[in-house]
Amino acid sequence: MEQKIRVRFAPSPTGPLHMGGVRTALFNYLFAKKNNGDFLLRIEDTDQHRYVPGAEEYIIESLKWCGLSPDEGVGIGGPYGPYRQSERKQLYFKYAEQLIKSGNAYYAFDTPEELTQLRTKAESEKKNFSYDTHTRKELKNSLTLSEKTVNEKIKNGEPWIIRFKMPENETVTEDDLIRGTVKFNTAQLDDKVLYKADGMPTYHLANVVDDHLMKITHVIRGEEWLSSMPLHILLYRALGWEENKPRFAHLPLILKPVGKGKLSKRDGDKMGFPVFPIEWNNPETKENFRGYREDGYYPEAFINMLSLLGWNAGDDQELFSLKELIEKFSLEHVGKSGARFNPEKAKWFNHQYLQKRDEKELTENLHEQLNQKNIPSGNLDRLARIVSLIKDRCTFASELWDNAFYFFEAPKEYEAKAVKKRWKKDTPYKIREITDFLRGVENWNAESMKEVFSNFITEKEWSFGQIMVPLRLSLVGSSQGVDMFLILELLGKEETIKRLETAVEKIGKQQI
RNA sequence: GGCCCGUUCGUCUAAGGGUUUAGGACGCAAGAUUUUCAUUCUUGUAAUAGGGGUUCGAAUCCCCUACGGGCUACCA
Repeated sequence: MEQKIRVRFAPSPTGPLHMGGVRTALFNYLFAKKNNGDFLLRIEDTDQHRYVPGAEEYIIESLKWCGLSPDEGVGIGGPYGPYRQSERKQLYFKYAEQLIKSGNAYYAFDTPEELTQLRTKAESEKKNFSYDTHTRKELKNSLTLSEKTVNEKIKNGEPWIIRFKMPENETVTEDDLIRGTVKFNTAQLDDKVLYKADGMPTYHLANVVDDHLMKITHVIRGEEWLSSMPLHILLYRALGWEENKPRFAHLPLILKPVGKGKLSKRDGDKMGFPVFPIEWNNPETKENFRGYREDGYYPEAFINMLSLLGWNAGDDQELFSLKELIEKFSLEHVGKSGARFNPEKAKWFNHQYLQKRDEKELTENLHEQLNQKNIPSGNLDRLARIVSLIKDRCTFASELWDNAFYFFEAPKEYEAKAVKKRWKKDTPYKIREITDFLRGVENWNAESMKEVFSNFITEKEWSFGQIMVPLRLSLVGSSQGVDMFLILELLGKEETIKRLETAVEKIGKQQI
């Protein structure tokens, strides 16, 4: 029987989840669902200093908003818990100890200060210090010290850590599911810390132990982890788990829209787009970061946009529901190179999704906006009609009002530029004539009005161009809006005439 | 600096050695429609980083160079 596919999203609660993290979660989710597997959420909180209160809740809420619900993990539970590494603390030491016994790791007593000093010194000589196969022979550790000394030090309560003993000269080869064969030589690698002086494992140890214990079959993570893949491979081997170690897939990074480097949390403020799924208020620094949710994006649009950052279906399709993404997702179609994020396209996606939205919902959105402004929304059928007319002009539901205001409010002022250009000396006369004409119109609906109005204009030998803009200006206040006759119809005779009269009076004054 | 990864229109990407005058989408531009604005539609714009190989044939395979990115903590 085939092994059940199990993947995990394993963020660290050091702050809000950034859209790159969401994409990693998404790809993991898609891969799991595509293969009828499990998607787990594990919180990697092995660094006590970097823990940020609220970050974990933020992560859970973000995934929820995106519709990426884990099958197992923090907040859900499951047979392989706990899923918070801090709660698994006591579990890791025995594996570290096992590595020492098998000769794959060792105790080290060098203090952080000593190591910093070595690094600074190396730097001043334009070299690089690394704790590796060469330097470990001259440092304070259980490889250089006698067993007796080591035991004494530990007994005396001296701080110690455990490091991985990197093989001296070996080529580690691994077949990355996205990148193909990747090779490393251990001579270039350093002896990474596996177990810290505070009694916590480092990411490296914890993630290997947990992935094994939780029966993870595929590790899908960002490219920033590619360099530590050989360490992890070697750890699986040293722990005797090589047979069923997971496969690896390293995702390309998401890059800044302009400039160099990967997308960072500051880019959003600088360029006016969110980099976080939902708003984040840092409890410590009081900093505030906007989110896609609060900016009015639909989660479906956000997810769709993210899915295409580094992945494609192999054809020209660009709009996918989550269900379709699950059907079509494949790691083979994940690209290797970094993807530059394009905020304009993100908006385009939202526009697409807004058009597909149920009009009832959009009508309700506009209804709420009117309520908030204490503006009577009037007849609900009329409201629905308005929404159907203006929705294609909206990228966000919040723009409903911006495109519908003139149906509810008479203009308070008139766009100066358009007035200057189109409001001629004889315009007030013409508008008055039109007003009188409209008073006599009986069939107050757009279609028939268009006809009779056209006849009227033709009879008068006026040009449409000279009439339509001033008319629009009078009713809307600017040269925007839906079809003129639809505006007339929806405004109703009384309101239309009132606005025309007001305009003739006010624009005359405005011009002086 | 060292190690690793990458490089097709401005951006996201397709083309899995011959189906390619390199396709789609966003953006941008023009035109049409709406006598406005927006939408929509049509058309256009624009790319295989450079140099060597391999091959009858290379965007595709190999090498070098350049450029970009990641990692290089008792962070994840």
